[in-house]
Amino acid sequence: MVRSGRLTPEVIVDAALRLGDREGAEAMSMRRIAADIGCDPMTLYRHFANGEALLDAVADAALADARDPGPGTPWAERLRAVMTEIRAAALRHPGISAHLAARPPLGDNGRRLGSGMTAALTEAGLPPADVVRASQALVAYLAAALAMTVRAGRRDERWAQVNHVVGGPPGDHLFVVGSDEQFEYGLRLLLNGIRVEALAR
Amino acid sequence: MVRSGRLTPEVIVDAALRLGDREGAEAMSMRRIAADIGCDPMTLYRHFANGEALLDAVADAALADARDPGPGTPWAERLRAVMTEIRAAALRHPGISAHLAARPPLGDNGRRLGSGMTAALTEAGLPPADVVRASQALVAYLAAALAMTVRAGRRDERWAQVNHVVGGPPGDHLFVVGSDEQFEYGLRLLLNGIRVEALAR
DNA sequence: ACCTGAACACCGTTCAAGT
DNA sequence: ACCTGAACACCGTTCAAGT
Repeated sequence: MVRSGRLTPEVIVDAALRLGDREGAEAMSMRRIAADIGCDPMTLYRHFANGEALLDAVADAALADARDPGPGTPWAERLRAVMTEIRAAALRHPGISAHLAARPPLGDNGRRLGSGMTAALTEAGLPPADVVRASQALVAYLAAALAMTVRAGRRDERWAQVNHVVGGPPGDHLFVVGSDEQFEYGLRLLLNGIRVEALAR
Repeated sequence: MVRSGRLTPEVIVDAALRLGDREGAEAMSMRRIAADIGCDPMTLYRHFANGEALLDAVADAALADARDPGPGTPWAERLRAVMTEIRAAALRHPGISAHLAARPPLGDNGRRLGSGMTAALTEAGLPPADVVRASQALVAYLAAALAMTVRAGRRDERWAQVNHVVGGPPGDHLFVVGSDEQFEYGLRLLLNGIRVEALAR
């Protein structure tokens, strides 16, 4: 109910991000965001084409403090770092993390981190076409692994049942779904695979 | 508006799947499914706890004709086949494919295909704990790659912009996002990575 | 006891009426 | 011209009233 002097996209995005952190993803409707800011729901449409565009902007804002170690770092370590940073930043903002997982962000921060990944893959020695393919594979894996973590965090019972699909002793891998360790294992598989591709050249 | 003699979960799931194929994901609301069948919306709740449970059942039904080549096939080829079959089956049912991508199915078909993957990974020589980790990494990748394809199929302009994030010549990889070829490249990376893990034992 | 549909508490977005 | 809020066309689900 804080009515600020002048409403800008930045103010709206910031308020929405905080609201989501506080009250969860289901609080991030156009009506509730507007109510939180203290404006008419329609006012939001003067700054964003629709609700999805607003959430895309919020998702990108959540990545503001995800860092790229930069060109000084060896390519595999840099990729690992960027992916881990993105996942951690997303999990720091539980309200928007599911949206972020469902739709890789296309704002300034997404671009910044994406080009860090591209640079690392180029340094690995992949040809340009494979840099694109590998990059998308990494983004795909990151998105899905993040979605798993978000759902596991909500203690969605269904994800526990993934164990049943996978098979094996149930108590054993209950903690695995969406865990940091699970994320890192899949990431290692991908980095191993990229190394094999690069060496095959 | 076909009022069948007796309503069973199977009849509901089948009607919902066909409705989704015909009119898309947004047609698969409880109200519209009920209207299509010709029953009261509330009748659906006598067979399913809620809308999500119904969609989970529909998602599993969409996998009915995805096949596992079975133990005769070498492990890497078997994994490739099962993953490709799941993706193809999902894409044959565009109404439910997004739901399928967002939440790996936990019904009979999901279990059947999942245990095929587990068997293949065991045959590859991974220790049991890694079989689970690798399996979840594969499922995560499949889900996200499928989500990409679904969005690309809807010609979501935002996905075209992923190119912008990735960088490089734009026209070049417009076709790559969500393509069969892109899917197979990431899958190859993962299988390469699994091979490396297995050999390291 | 079982079934049903009216009602509740929401959505995103359009659009006409106000300033 | 700009802004706003009433209205439209939906949701999922509850629950009280009917059979």
